Amino acid sequence: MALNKKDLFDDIDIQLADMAKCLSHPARIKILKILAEKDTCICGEIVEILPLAQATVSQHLIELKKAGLVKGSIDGAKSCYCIDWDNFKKFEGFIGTFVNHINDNPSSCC
Amino acid sequence: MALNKKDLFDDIDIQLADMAKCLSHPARIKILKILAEKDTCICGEIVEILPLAQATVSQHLIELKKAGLVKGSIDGAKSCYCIDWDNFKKFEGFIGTFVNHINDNPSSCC
DNA sequence: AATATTAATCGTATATTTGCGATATACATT
DNA sequence: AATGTATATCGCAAATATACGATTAATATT
Repeated sequence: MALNKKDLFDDIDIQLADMAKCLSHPARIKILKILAEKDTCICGEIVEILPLAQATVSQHLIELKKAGLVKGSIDGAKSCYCIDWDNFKKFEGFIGTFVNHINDNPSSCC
Repeated sequence: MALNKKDLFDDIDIQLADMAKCLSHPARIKILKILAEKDTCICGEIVEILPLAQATVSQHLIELKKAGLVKGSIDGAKSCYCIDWDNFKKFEGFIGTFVNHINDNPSSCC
């Protein structure tokens, strides 16, 4: 894109866009659902469920981690992931604020 | 990416991911906010506010339209856009269902 | 110690997204 | 009719995302 213009926008819009981007792949949606359902959340189990190679799942997990929606800890040779509830609440707040903002003035001219 | 694997996921996850993708750029977040705030919503006004070229803004508007979050009508030589409230409500519902699903079992093993 | 298992990382190929100038189209104004 | 205005579309370049095989690193098992 020649130059990245995203930085020119408001911080609050950039943050929401980043969160949305994190949810913009069905694999990552699915991973979050799996983590919410399971009590143990070993990386290998997720790999078995998803129709993707191990390397690819690992990448998605790392993206979720970078975005803060997920946190992980090492358990021997295995990796354990789970939802970062503090940040998930933050995400909820962000989405909520945005939706309220939009709904604030429900006019339609077309 | 060799092959597109997104189709292999559940419909419901694909739909949510698509909606999230639509919000994954600050320009599109900003456009939605502008449309919610203004009563008239001529394309040219949006172009003036955003730090992007006319062609680029047009593309973002069309993406929002394809996703259903925005609808447009032609007003002479100008184009008028506004939020598609029916679909925005649907979007709210989708996000809400997802968030509830995740929150349903707030366990943490790590 | 040698081997197996687990998961991150590297390198690479391809697909998609972002961005814009130039052009085309369609209406408005003179 | 000729010119101006507004916006969509085309064509292209650059950036980013997606995907995976191969390798690496680190722990676990034999």
